[in-house]
Amino acid sequence: MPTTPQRPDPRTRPNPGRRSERSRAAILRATRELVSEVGYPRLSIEAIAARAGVGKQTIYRWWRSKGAVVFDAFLALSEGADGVVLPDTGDIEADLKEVLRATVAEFADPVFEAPIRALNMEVAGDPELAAQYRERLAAPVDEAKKERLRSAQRAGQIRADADLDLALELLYAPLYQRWLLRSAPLTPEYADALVEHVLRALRP
Amino acid sequence: MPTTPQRPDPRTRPNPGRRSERSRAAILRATRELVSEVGYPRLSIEAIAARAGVGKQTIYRWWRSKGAVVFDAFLALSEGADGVVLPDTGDIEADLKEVLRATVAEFADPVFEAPIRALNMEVAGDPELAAQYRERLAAPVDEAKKERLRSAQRAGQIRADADLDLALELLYAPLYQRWLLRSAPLTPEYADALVEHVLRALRP
DNA sequence: TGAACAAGACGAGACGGTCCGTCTCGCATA
DNA sequence: TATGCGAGACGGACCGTCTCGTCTTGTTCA
Repeated sequence: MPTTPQRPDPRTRPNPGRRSERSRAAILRATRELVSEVGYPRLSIEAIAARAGVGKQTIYRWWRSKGAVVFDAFLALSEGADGVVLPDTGDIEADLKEVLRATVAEFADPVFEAPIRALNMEVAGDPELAAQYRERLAAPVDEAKKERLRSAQRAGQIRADADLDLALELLYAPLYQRWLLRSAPLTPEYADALVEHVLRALRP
Repeated sequence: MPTTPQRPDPRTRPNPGRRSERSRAAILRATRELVSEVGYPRLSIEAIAARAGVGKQTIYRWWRSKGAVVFDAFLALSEGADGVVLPDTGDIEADLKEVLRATVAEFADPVFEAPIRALNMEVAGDPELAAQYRERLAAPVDEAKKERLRSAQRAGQIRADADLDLALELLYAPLYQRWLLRSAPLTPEYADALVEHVLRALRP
């Protein structure tokens, strides 16, 4: 053992301790702006570096692909709200309708539309990003939703042996698919119908 | 009216009657091969033209984007089976389980995996392709599925006033989402559980 | 009827661009 | 002294457009 034992890969890995927070923030900010302006497909690393006033190498040093940068850029926005809590009035049907109507509204908002779509396309094509997406974004939100369903189970509004993961998919996947493939318009009425149908499957 | 009336756009539109079927087939074949070999993101028009023994202009003359070529390349495969008919043994639960298990198997097949994923990412990002996708691929298949559900309605196994479009989404969107985002493994047992839950919502 | 002609799609590839990812430069920060 | 940094040069891959000369097809006229 001639050299230091604890050294994973010193020739490739940069030292995170010396990383410039100023540059990191400028890159993520420029990325968000450019995705909104030109859309994800026409977004380029060159343009991000130029807009952020940063060398290209600084981007390649810390991210492994354009998709990873975009992912971090929008993840940073959503991660602030970690304490996700859903409404719980005691009426599971009313609460779910409110949450799904809010989701419909969010998908319809042109400000969110472009970035979310870009993020989803990237996640669909990159298994590693997909894993990060699940861990850092989907998992906490899903846990909050399942907690609300558990509350409904305790209140006897949902079968005690219901598979909550499947329940979540039944609630959100149709919404997500309509939006992603633009197969049909997303309306509040649709959200209501969806909740009513899924609850019929989940009730005792 | 000095010139011929029936002339939509002679300076830009080529004449489909003079199109080379040989070149068209070679392009679609080369596209299918290359998508399988290098994946969709690394697929280039130049490579397609070279592999097909065709001038680049011949591709740009008939397709408006790389995505459109890929779309046609794989659409041509699926369109042969126009007379889509689903099994109808009289037992809607058994029939749906069989169909959904088949879908799960198809998604798991590595031969289909890459192209279908490429196609879906392209469709998600291009509204015009999405419209074509719905018309030429989704619509006929969905109609066959709805016909099977109508048969179940007549047999009294499904509520007469059920929204069949929503029913289809409840059945397939969760499957589709699991596969697209790789959020959980797709198994035959999952297909069965999905059918059982959805039918609970649809029964009279 | 058949030779001459015109139109247009074709294979090939040159062309100016954009962007890629890698690689030096000094600089400055620790 | 080491290392991240901004800047940008560099070769290469593709882009989408364009110009060639060729080949096919339909029309005209001897």
